[in-house]
Amino acid sequence: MTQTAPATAQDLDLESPEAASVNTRERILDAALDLFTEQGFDGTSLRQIAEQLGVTKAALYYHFTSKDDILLALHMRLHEAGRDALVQMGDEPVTLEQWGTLLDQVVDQMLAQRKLFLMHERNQAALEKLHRKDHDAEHEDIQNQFRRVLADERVPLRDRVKMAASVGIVFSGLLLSGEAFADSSNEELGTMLRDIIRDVLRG
Amino acid sequence: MTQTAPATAQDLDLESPEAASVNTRERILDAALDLFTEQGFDGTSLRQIAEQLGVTKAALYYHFTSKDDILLALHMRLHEAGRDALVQMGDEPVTLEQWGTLLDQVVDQMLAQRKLFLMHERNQAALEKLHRKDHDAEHEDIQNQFRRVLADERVPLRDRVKMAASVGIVFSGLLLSGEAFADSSNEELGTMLRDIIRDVLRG
DNA sequence: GTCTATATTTCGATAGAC
DNA sequence: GTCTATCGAAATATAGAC
Repeated sequence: MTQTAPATAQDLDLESPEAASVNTRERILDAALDLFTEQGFDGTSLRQIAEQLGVTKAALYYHFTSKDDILLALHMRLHEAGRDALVQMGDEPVTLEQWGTLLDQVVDQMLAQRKLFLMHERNQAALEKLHRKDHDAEHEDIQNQFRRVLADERVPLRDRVKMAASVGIVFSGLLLSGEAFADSSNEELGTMLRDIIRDVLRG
Repeated sequence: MTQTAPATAQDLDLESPEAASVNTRERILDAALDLFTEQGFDGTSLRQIAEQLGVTKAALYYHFTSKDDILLALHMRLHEAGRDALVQMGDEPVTLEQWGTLLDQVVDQMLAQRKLFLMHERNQAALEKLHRKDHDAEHEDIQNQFRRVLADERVPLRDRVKMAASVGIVFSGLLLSGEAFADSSNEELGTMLRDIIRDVLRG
């Protein structure tokens, strides 16, 4: 799996004076991402994260104020990754063409950051609880933005169902790139998924 | 939301002599299903389930041996619902036609038992941990059965991607029937989803 | 920045009366 | 079948030394 996004530990091998702590912070996030994806947020203890890094529980609290803070930082990773793909979806109704263009980018992001997407899909309950506390400034979450577009009654029902189905196809890629399709490359899968999505939106 | 499956509390209003406990057992499962779906399995305490029913924590232990046992019972609900839809998927490779016929039934089941499907999607970590303990007799889980078919290398890669994408379309219905499409009926949504799936599998 | 040690809370589970 | 009362474990989080 190739990483295209910045801000992961692998990109920061050479360290500037203060990069040691930055590196540690990212290493904590990488370990947490693994564990949260496999065992769930609530099913993972800070002790496990610390053990995987070879430090103690208390060390984590130097880099993060709470366990929720770690989850929030991972949520921000996805939010930043989606910033590019998220065009200005203003108040005008979205067309099927615009939706297709958007999802083409989301497919790429998803294949490049598979674990991050998977973590979000498998910890929706914990993320929602987090969002209830951090209701500062109406974060305008990606997921909410998607929901808002799909709920727009100015778009014909049939088109909205097509748009939702296309989203489902994107996330089927999470299932795909897991184990059943380990032999095929991301580019191959991405091309096929985009083809199917295009047919659905135009058909 | 219309319930088509048996074994929910609503179906058992008139009680036979021993139906009181049966009814309570199902009422516990209904409450747990709501809470596990909204807050997650690990994010829900037995105290919350008991409170919603107007009983105490200890009462739950008369009907279930553990918290995991409650989750397992809910998992069985889905397994029974899927028994009908699950044709004999033996060792022969599955054709696109067979897959379409199977998913037509799954769409119906999903729309009729939306919360049960949603709970499974949102608690995969807890369910996997449960399955690791209960590895008795290789339960042949529905999810594993799906994965096995999609991993069958005798089926062309392109067809397998189509089959996986179709599964994604089915589960997009979970997103759909949530709030954005509350006005449209389940039959309407089911018909549209089936149409899209058919086009994807044949296209 | 990381450690040891501990405070505090909450949860799952059990015992025994009724 | 349901209750009160409680146990023991594990978790998050903090305090303070180094």
